[in-house]
Amino acid sequence: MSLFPSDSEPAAAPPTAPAGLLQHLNPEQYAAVTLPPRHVLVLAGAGSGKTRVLTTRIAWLIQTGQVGPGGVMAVTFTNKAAKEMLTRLSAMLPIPVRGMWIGTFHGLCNRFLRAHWKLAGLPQSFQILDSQDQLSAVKRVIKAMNLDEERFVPKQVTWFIAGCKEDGQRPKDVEVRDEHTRKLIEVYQAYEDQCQREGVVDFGELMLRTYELMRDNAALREHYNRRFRHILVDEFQDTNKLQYAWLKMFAGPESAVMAVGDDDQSIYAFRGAQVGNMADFEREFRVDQVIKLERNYRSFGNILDAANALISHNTRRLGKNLHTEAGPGEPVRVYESNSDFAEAQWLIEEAQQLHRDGVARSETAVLYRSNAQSRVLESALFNAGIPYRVYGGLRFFERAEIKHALAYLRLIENPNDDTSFLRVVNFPTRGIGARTIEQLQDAARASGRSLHQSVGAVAGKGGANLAAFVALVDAMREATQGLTLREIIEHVIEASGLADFYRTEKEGRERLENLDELVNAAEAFVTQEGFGKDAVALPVDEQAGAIAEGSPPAVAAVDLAPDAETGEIVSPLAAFLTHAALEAGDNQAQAGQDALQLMTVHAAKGLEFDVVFITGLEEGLFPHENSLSDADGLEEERRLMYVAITRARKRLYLSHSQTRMLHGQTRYNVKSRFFDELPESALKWITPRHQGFGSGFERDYRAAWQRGSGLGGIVGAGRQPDTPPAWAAPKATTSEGQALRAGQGVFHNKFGEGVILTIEGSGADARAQINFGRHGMKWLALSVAKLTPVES
DNA sequence: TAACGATCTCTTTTT
DNA sequence: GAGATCGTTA
Repeated sequence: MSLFPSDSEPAAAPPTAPAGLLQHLNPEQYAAVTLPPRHVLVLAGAGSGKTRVLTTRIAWLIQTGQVGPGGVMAVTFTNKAAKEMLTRLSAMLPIPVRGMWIGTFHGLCNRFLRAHWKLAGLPQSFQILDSQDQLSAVKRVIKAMNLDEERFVPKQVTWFIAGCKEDGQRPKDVEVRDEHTRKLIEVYQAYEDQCQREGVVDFGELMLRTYELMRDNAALREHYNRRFRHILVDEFQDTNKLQYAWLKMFAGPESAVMAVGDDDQSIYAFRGAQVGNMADFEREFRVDQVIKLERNYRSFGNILDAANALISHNTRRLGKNLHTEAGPGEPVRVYESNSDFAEAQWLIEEAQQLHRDGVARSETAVLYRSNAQSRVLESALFNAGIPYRVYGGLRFFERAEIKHALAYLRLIENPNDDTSFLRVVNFPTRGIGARTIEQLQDAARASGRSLHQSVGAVAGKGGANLAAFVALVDAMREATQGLTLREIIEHVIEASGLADFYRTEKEGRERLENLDELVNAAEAFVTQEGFGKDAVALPVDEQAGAIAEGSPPAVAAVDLAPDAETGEIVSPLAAFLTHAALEAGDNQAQAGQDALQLMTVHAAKGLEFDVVFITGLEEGLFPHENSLSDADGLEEERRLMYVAITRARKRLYLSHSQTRMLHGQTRYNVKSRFFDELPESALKWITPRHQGFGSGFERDYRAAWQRGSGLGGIVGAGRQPDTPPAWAAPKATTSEGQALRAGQGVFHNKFGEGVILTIEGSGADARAQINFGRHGMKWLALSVAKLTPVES
């Protein structure tokens, strides 16, 4: 790993940046943004302007001419974060950001493998398995190997395989400890063979293939090493072993890596994330400068005090304490209820009051530890007629009907995709039963071919039905040649019989609507996103392939043309299928509506809200019982709680319940130990602290419950209403300080007149979505864009 | 082979 | 409580 000796650093003053770009940065942020090209670790606390630093850094590097857009790679974990970065960058830079290598680890790997599919040993139209697909693929392997599903639980086997890949291990690399692992490794090998045969890759495979190709192909590695002068990694604390090794492959001797992370927000150790990567990075990249961003711009003092006090109970920390200049703000409110049901009722009342006081519902988040907890909340919200939106849970592209439609589409692209084949071969039912399928699978296994290729081997009625199915898919492929993506999907939904099936189903209405929504999603994908974004095939594969086969390593010949302009575009359908697999898609509830935000704490990472409710703070739930066995687990739960607390800007509620329905039965819970780790001075109990059963409150509640009349005003009766919060009115300002609000007309020098649709974020991070009519819809960073309010 | 009901299990987090 | 799986029946 080569480094940058200090005598080669640019002298004193950094290259001049355009006015405005570096404004409003505090000294630490400024240092991070304008650091000379060398490896650096940025310890960025919650709400310390981490994303701002990352994006401003990229913009600064480009605008000062230190690197071209093609020389930057920025990696994130979630699609949300990647999108956010692109949005902010496009507001800061006058150049198209589309061709830049900014995306999730998996998104970038996909891009890489699409470009070098041949070298990677993949079919050009390889498909991506999501976790569901992976599970069913593993099940098939286990069945095919005649293994006992009791001993080889498909889920655990899937876990095992994913874990191996995250450690960069192929079957041959895995240490055989006992008979069971030996068998597991066999399953792993068989699974790999099956995936390869079917031309599909799972999430781990995307990473591992990319890593291996970079490792084994020197020409390719040198090319990318030279290309990426600046590599920026977001949420570095969440990287696993493989991702870190991957990063080391892409970082060449001339590259500068900026790793941004927060060890206190490491909440994915359970799936392989290694916080230790931060220390390893510091050592292996010989980082001589660690920049700490400790000033918090998000939350008031009491909230921050709570977060700091809590996290101080963890032992292994890199050390960091958040501070703010915003003043103490309101105390953290704590509520104890008698049941999860009562908790939901109380929460709704409280949220309604806030809404009446002017807090947007979308600025109120309800967080919980596990998805199962959302049910009670949802039904209470539904009954109260309050709009809400649940994040997580079943996402759009994971719904059964959507997966069915996608399976047909995938078969059009790749008939050998057995996972998809099995999913829809008898859906809607067409007389192909378990027996027939078994025969088909036997035939396929015997000949080592795909199900599609083996159809002829099955005789009798089942065989005829199978032939009809294959003919149907072939006919769909024929009929959709040359159609637009929208038309293709519409055709498939009809021709497959899915539409008819759901039309006659009694509960099929919603599913039909979702299928319509799929058509819309495809349409939106083509027009707005520009489907080439993730699926541009770079025209280098042949050349690079030639090098691999021993011709002189004319590295210059591998030079990549700027992706977006000359990239050969794969079919819209293929691109859309990739999109569907890589981005599960928010479950697109009532989009655009002002709705309460419900999500798990994990899903909330990286987000912020004016008001946050953290519910279900009970032993066994939060911290979760599965994590209590070891100290590491508990520390991770604490970090999770830390993440939850630091989501709140202005008001934070913590609630726990004495009883809770779980697994269909009532459990009696003790309040979470985390309460004992919060500073009393920052808290305010809004119910008597030691209220036990048998209190008057309890009797009222029981009575109301037994009458079936609900709780109405009973819960929470008798306590002082809170005064309306002064901060409730939505505010944002132009870079000149003029007030802005949604619905407001504005003027922009380049885009002309527009109307603000939504405002997100606040302060330096505030941004607005503005409809500029014929100039289209734009997201602009308000601290950067020059906007003038106009009278409407 | 399909449809229905009974039974069983598993419930942390996700690209 | 819900989903997947299993078993019975037509």
